[in-house]
Amino acid sequence: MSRKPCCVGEGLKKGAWTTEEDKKLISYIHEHGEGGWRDIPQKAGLKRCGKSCRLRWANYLKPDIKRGEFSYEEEQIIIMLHASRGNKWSAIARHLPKRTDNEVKNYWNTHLKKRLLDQGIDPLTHKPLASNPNPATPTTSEGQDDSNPNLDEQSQSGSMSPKSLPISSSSCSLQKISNSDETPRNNGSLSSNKCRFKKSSSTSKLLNKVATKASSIGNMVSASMEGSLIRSTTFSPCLNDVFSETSQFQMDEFAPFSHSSDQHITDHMNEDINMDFDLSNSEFSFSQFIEQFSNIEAEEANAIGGYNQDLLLSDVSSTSVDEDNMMQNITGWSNYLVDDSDFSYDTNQDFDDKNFI
DNA sequence: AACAGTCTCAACCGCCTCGAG
DNA sequence: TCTCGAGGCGGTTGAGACTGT
Repeated sequence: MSRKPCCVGEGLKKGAWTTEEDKKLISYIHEHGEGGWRDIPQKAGLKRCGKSCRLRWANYLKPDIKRGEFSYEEEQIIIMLHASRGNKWSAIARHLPKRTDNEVKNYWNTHLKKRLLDQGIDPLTHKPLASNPNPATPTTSEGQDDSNPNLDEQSQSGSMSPKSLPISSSSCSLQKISNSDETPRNNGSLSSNKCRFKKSSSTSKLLNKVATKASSIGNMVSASMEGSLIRSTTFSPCLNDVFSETSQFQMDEFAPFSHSSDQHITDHMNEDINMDFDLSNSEFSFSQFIEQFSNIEAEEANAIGGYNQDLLLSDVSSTSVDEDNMMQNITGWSNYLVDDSDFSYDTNQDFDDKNFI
């Protein structure tokens, strides 16, 4: 045993990396590959700790890292996974393609945590704060989310905020995808013994709800990719491009969500496409889709107690949605939510709504 | 324009796990 | 079986950017 420690030595540089250092590290890794971090600084001519090199590479220099704003879908995935797993940033990041744990962690600490607090939700427990009996409707200006300028815009302009969207009980048949016992139907990716998240909490109820709805959308997306959508249902030209270029549509990139099945898709298609949003509208945008999708959720979301429309949709209108990634995200998200081995399921246990706030 | 306060996020720190020896 | 180091992870820090006065 004669290993030398990783980070000992005089004259090791700390602080921000320079462009020159980045070039050296990239060049070395391109030539020799990752690994052996202890020796990389010396071999690459860097006065850095090997650990620092690994971090720099993993978080910022790797070619397949996605930078910039988090999409609406990514935000929701982070919130949901954090609710179930806590501060397991690497575990959460694994389900966000091309995002790093550090970036997810930072985004949570600087954006999402505050938003939850503004919503009156404890970011640790994901339950309503005890001091706020009505978290869904912050009453003071301080309670509003300053990070979402659209709230003010909407209230001033009179345009419909997600919270004020009219509830249309007949607008959508999504609820039909549940069986009479309220367990989500088996959609292929959802095996019959994986029907329910075991934990009885407002969070798990939300997870079940979203899984149910999202799996429906996922089916639609999956079906469309396989050309099984009925002829009258068309997406916008942009989305059609995505579907027609299936060779470029690499679900494998979305590793945790890569499996999909066409089983039962046909069963759900008629229901899914009966939704009010007009998929044949060439002006159809994802933001509009989410807004309309939210209509039927508004009433139920308020009843959940913890999460409400402000949280789930607070940034929809302001978030620039990458529609290419969106198609992957919806399918992946839905598959993930209903088929993640990290969760425990109890087939026989019905939801106990009494446990919900 | 200048200053103070706040926010963001890249990077560091220290602990933990796992595997090699 | 034990020791030790590499790699991984989550928490924290602090410099720079941003915002308000």
